[in-house]
Amino acid sequence: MPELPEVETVVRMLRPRLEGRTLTGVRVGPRRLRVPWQRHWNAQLVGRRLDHIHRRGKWIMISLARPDSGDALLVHLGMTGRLTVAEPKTPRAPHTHAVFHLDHGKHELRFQDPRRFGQIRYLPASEHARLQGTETLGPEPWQLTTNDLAAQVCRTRRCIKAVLLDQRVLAGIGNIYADEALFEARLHPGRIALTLARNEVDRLRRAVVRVLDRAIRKHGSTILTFYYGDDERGEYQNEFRVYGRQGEPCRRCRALIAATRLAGRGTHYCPTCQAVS
DNA sequence: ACAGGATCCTGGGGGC
DNA sequence: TGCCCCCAGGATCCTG
Repeated sequence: MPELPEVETVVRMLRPRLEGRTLTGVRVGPRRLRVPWQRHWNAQLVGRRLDHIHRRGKWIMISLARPDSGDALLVHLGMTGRLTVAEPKTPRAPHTHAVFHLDHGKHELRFQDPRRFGQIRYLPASEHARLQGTETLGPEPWQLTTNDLAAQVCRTRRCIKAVLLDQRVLAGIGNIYADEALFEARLHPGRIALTLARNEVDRLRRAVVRVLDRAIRKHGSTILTFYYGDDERGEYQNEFRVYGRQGEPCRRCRALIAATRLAGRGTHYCPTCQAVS
């Protein structure tokens, strides 16, 4: 499930393959996408040069060069989404929902997504602020201050894991890295957010950044479906401390990792290292 | 008002 | 062995 480290890995893979190329055609379908493709987006895209690729939270933003600087092709990988750059003669994988032709047929950017939780859409510059606005997407974890996080945490009775998963609080955390960061911070995922002391909030913020930095260095986690580049797998799944390890011994204290359900998500924690209080 | 649940979707894994 | 059911989850909408 691509979260921030996986999306960052994909962006780094795409940059040398896409930046500077020209979009010469778009083919979408035949199946309906989660966000239906608007036919008039084609006219906005064809002929444009792909200028710069960057990540915001779990979103991939492929910005388009002039005339309307700030327009972008926006991709969210959802659960099983994948972006690849291939030569047209290479057979297309099943569940390829969108193909963007580049440089008059020499290459193409493909979007495949078996589970179709992903999104792909054209974002005009005029709507840019809406995505960036804090009502939809909070700061990048490295920009989040302890004060910011404390302000969000102290006003809700949601469990702390639900707060970490809330993209408005900070952008990019999903189920895996929420569990891993809470273990790193030695906080129980079910703690009511407003019961966290200031030093615990600070510990959590620093744990989030540490876990994400480590995961990016390992090219993210590959579980079933995440690949980047040409079938390259991330390695961070080998570093998991709690995620998916229920019944296995804690690497720190040897107690058995527990599993429960919080915020509608499978949740993994060490009952000893992450005591409730 | 706010928190938790339902929803979408499919491949894969477990159980019988 | 084979089949069926259920489960995984990001974001959004719904319910109590």
